Amino acid sequence: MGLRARITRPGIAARLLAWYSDHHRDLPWRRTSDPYRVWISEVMLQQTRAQAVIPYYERFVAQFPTLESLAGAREEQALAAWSGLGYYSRARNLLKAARLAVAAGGFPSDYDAIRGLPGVGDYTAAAVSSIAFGLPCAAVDGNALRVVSRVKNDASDIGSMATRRRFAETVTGWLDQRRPGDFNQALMELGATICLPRQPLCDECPIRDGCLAATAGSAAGLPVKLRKEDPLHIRATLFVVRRRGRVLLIREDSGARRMAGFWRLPTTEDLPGATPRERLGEFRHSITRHRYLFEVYASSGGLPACPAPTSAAAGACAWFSPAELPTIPLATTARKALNLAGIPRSS
DNA sequence: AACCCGGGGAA
DNA sequence: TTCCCAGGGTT
Repeated sequence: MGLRARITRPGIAARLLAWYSDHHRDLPWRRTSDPYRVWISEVMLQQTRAQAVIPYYERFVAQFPTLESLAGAREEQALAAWSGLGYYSRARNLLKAARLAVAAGGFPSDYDAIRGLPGVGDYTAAAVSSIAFGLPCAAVDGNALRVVSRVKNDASDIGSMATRRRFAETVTGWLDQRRPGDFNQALMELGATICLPRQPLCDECPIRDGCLAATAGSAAGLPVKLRKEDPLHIRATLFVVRRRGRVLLIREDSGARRMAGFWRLPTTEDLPGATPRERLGEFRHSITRHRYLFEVYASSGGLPACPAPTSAAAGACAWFSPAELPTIPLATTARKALNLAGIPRSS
């Protein structure tokens, strides 16, 4: 075994780690090993690119520097800090988890306890366990699945659980037991910067020698993901109603399936009697499978102070000044429409 | 296993 | 425009 190790090239892990130490991005959450901050960053990074996370992470940890400070926050505060980042159940679960952890005596330090926190699945539990606590857990995200599919030149559908399980076992086989956190980050960094989805930069790849897809020339077509559904196109109208320097917003009901508790602009459904004064413009907005085309109209006068909601799902309404907008959970559609109306949300 | 959830940046 | 991103929860 010693002889074999001497005459063979370095393994996947060694090559990844050597490459990572020279080429990794300087991201803010890589400057700490505080489990709380590692956890915050990993939740924010769920389905969200690193570059998009950076400003949110900086603001969030400035506002909630410790687990205890987050546990003591109101949900509105956490949602306001998350506003614009999307997948808002992440913020709700973050708050629940913080309170559970504080009640249990602090942030958990073993995999099963971390995995048991709301909003923490297999990936996030492995990432936090390895990065913050040095535990030998393979963190298998979309990047890792892509790298494995190419290294193995495996065209199995990564939407299937069987494929994911098999690919995860491959990563576990590669995992560096002594530096699991760096290994996991190195593999993801490779996927994020070299092993790109459409046009992989194989010439710059540290593990090209061991990559069957690079040899076969099939890398750009991997991984295979079968499912795709037709999007729904929807048109809607939003009203910007101003009164004494304030704008009218509607609060999505707490039990709503989407955007519960968030403030949005009124629609024709909310204000059936509204008379559009001026067309301010239009914008497109995608929510999961829905593709909206919003038309934005200014409307003024002739409205009750706080019109009774007409739809069963509608919640409260209120008037807000521009300065108050950063302190509430504001829907991104409202932010876009208010920009058209010349009422930027000062962030 | 299928479906749902936001939003943005890159190609 | 399309794709998909350091995914997780619910049914």
